Amino acid sequence: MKNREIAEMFERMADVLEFQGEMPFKVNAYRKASRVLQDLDQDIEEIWRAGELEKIPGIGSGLAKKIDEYLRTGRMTKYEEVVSQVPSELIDLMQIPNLGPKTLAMAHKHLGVRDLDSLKKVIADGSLAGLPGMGEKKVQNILRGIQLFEQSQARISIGEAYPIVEQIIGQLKSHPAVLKISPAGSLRRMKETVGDIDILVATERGREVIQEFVRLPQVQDILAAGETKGSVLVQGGRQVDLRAVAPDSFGAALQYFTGSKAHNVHLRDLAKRDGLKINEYGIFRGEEKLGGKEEEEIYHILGMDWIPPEMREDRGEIDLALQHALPRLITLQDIRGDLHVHSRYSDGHSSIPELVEAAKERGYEYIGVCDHSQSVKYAQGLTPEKLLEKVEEIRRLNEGLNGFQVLAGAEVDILGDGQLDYPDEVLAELDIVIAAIHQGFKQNVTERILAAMRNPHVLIVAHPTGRLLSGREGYEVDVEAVLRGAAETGTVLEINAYYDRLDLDDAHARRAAELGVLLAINTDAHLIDHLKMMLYGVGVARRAWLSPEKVINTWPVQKILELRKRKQQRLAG
DNA sequence: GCCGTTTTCGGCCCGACTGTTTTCAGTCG
Repeated sequence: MKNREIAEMFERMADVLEFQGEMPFKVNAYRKASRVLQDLDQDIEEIWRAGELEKIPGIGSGLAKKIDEYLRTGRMTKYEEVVSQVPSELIDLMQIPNLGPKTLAMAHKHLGVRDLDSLKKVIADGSLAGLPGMGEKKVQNILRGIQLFEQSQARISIGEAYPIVEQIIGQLKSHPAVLKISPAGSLRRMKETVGDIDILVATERGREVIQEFVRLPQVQDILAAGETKGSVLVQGGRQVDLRAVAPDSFGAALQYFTGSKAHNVHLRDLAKRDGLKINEYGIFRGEEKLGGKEEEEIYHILGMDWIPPEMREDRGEIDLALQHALPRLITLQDIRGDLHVHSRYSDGHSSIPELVEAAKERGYEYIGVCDHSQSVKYAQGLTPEKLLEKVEEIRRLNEGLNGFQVLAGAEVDILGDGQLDYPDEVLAELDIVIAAIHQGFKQNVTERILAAMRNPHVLIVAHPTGRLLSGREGYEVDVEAVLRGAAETGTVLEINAYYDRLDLDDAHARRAAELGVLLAINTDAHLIDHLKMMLYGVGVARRAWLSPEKVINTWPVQKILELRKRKQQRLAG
């Protein structure tokens, strides 16, 4: 897949062109194309071979030509030309908050700034503050931006951001002036990573609520505290923005601040064609306000159904909403069990009865206890003998559980040669077999996974790409081939809900569903507390537009067990 | 650079905030 590669080239070109003062609309065209390519769930090379590049929204003849050149020759002349005009360290500085292309260009032109060090120098010696339109305060803001930049304001996983928001909302919602409170931004859209954290409040007394907010005990630094917006840093230097709006505008503001930007731009464009205007205060015809108190009003007045936040990426959801044809997305309440959790038998921290209790508390009907297999020494993988002991314990336990069922399983390793870490006769004793790669990330991974999927006992492949959001790249694997293999063999693919994995991601999960592959959302919990991460996996599934029937752990347990039988018959026949 | 039952040319989302200004530019979301 060259999608990301090309997207990054266009993004870089946009940065350089913007720095050079190119027309904003051209710059935006590159940015939009970059985003569309990143979100594309299909391989750009396939589209290219079909001669359909220009059918991608945001790709016209000019960009199609550049993509074509790149895919044919491995080079993009225009990219090389543009990028070579400006030192790359200089363009990197555009990531610094409060330092935009204009200021940077001016500092470059008049003061010779070309990288972070020279920027710091002209701040320290006061020459930056002496430029026209600059002053001490602007420079101080840039300095603070540099600090944020340096402590790497990288996006954080939703699993880190969500608890921060939950805590703040818990603290503020009982305040008498707070009428409504909701997360907004990419967090509300359940994006796998979150930049800034946005929270929205409906109130008549904004200043008071924002004062309360900036005085919360976890606040480490106050960046702004006005009547409509408060901005603070909490643990780990994470920025949280709280916006206060009047109750009459809460729906419009929530819509606006939830984004995505691309979704909103598209929506406003539609509104404009109907002679309407949308802003964060409401939806208007001329001076007349037609709505804005509830988010639904915005969508209904535009003639469409309300769109779940997770779908708001301008990937076709607006057309579906206009046709009243949005899918019924899976919800957390649809989940009947977690098929991949670890117990104390391997590297988990809980006994099986403890896991059962926790699963029951969550309203589950079943749980799949899948510990590591023998060759995963660092995780205390089970020998076949120990595994069979575990199966015995589970069988005994199930007799007293009236209704609830523990599935005896294993997360069996796919070895270097594509063989599984237990013989088939051991796998046959289990209710559920999940295959996974834990070693040899660069070693024929695609072939090994395909081989594992051909084993009739293997129902699920766990975390199919192996990526970690905290940094690990993932296996060298041809994802499209794995998705097709899953479709052919009737193997289920996992959406691993553990916050650092979220693997498959939303684009791959959507592609899988298109190919007819079934999915399972599992937490891979090693602690009781991890079970709640199911929420993030469901978020990925909703971003992939999945309805409950596509996800096997919304099914009754019997149907899951039958699925394995069906796969065995299919491979035998 | 993209795009079109308003247009193949002339549009391209919209507003707040900040700091620097005396009417506005830059940045952000």
